[in-house]
Amino acid sequence: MSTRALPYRPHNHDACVQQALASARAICQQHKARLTPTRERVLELIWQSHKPLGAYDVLAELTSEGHSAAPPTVYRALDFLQQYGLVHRIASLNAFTGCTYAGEQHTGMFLICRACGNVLELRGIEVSTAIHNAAGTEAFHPETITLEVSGLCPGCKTEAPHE
Amino acid sequence: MSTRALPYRPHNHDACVQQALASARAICQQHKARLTPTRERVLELIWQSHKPLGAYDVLAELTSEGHSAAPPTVYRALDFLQQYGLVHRIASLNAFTGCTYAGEQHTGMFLICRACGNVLELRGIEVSTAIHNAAGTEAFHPETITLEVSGLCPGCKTEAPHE
DNA sequence: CCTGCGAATGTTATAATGTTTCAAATATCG
DNA sequence: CGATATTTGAAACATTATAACATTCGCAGG
Repeated sequence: MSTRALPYRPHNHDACVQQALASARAICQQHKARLTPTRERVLELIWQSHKPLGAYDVLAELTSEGHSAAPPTVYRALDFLQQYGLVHRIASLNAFTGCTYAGEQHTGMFLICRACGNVLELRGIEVSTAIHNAAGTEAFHPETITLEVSGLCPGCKTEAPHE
Repeated sequence: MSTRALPYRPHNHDACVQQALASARAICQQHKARLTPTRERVLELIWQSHKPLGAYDVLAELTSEGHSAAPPTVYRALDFLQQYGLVHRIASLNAFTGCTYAGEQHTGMFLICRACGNVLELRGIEVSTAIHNAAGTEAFHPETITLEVSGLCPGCKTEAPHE
């Protein structure tokens, strides 16, 4: 079987989800934004998963809980959560993942393991600098950066180094 | 009207398309890969556009030329072209653009202007190094890098600096 | 030449992802 | 309470991508 260890050591995942939720509540309060039950539940579902979750995965979960939900329900919640930096969209996967650095200024850099599917978010300050420098040489003004690295995480690398 | 100058100075675009096609033919020959008429036509269409083209844009063009084509026709051609590094997929746009550095080893970094839609591909060697370094600190083994920067190109920045 | 085999294409259907629209409900503030 | 703006419900639709299977094409060996 191939489901590999959680990222990246065993931990009390419920606790880290709860912490993320608490932080989200604080951030929303600061911004006078309303973290409604649906929005909070979507955020929780995304955090509960170690792997990025597709919008329709979230939808299926909501539906199975008896929540009468349609695609716009989920996309609206996700838009809201992205707006306040609580989740990120992973473009190369069409999926969403909880933001590890919510509230902190950062350029998200995502390490996506193609074997186990787990994603690790890095702040990558020097990477960010290098990108801005490169853009600067073309007099380009960056606004949003999509940086997603697919490959093998440490665990999967030793298990299956051969492609 | 907002269609802004070509990237990034006036040039004989037909000539640069022809050069890209010639280069593609050479690369395919080297690899004993068959650049069939459909594949070549798809590559040409993508190169003719300064902006990334969606698969269904390509499809519409083929259809309008009398080519009996369906989605798989286009996606197969695009898969082939990507495989040999002749086009890139821009994940954040669900669209495709000609590779500026076909045949050369490089990490594509794309500067996408949100105003005019033009895309500039950079090699970004230092960026690539920084990314590999950052991944290295997590013992992550990168395989493919998606790096897409959205913002304002020089032309559009002076026109509309205020968002 | 022709025949057999793998690569490439045609064709139909369907899956997966995301958006528009408009009406109803709910929160917030004076 | 009443006006207003935000949020949600609900149905339909649009866009992007793939699955499955039949057919044709290119080419090497007999």
